[in-house]
Amino acid sequence: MPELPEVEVVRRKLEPQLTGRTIRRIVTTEPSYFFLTSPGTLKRRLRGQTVRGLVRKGKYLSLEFDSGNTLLLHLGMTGQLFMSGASSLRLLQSTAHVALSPEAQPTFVTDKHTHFQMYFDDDRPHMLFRDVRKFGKVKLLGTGEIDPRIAKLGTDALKADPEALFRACKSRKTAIKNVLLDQSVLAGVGNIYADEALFAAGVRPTRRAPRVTRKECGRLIAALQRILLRSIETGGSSISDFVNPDGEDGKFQDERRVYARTGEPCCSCSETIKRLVIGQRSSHFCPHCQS
DNA sequence: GTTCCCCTGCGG
DNA sequence: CCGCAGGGGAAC
Repeated sequence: MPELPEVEVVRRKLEPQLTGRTIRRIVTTEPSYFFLTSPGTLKRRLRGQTVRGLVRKGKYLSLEFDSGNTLLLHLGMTGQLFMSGASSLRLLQSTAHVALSPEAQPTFVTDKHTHFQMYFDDDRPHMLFRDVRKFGKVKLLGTGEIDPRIAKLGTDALKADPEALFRACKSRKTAIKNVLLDQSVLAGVGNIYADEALFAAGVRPTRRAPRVTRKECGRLIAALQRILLRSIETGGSSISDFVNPDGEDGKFQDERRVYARTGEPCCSCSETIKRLVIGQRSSHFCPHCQS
């Protein structure tokens, strides 16, 4: 679900609500691969930690604590981070299998997919991490500890330069689409924004990377950054289940040109948008506008 | 490099 | 029943 813009929207919403707050209690579901750090360790080591700030690294979000420790979060495909409260209440009530808290005045709801909850030492809303498919991740890093996943990330897509993309393209035989999705090249790009940038730059997703010109890399990076910033501005893409921490939908899905528009006419030339599979992921493109 | 896997839910 | 889904990692 969440790519760079969605994670950034979440970060901006959460940061003012979490910064300066001290954790009192952690509630989790049973151990699973969702927890790269075990629930027991999280409960023990997070209590008493005070949030200093939130930093986004590609599609990862890290909560940085005054102690120097860091809580690394990844939303996977269906992860949702939100604060308890009225909007979130609406959100969960609109989904299946909701369990209302038994108290007379429910201030929040959880369900079996709510895997991680962080309560603070005051009565303000707490943070919930819900993830239906459990492809998301939670990991606590000690002071100075570097996670190998983060170490492997390339330049954040918003700061990437065309020349770096061009060099990456020259060194691979794979399709350009796969290069754009490679987090060690451009951190934060996912399937929606890769397809949208390729359309905007007029490059077909199947094109072999070494055959993408320097000029096209320039167009790709420019398009990508314009699209990512526009998506952040509009609150991200809510195609299936993305909501921000207040439970609100984004609006960028209305500005998609090709992603999940298979069979629809191209907005530019009216040719039918095609879909094919590249690297096990759907790719959507206009056969006329992209070569 | 592909291929398969993790997991749940939805829609045809 | 089947295929599909904003992700990523590991094994051939």
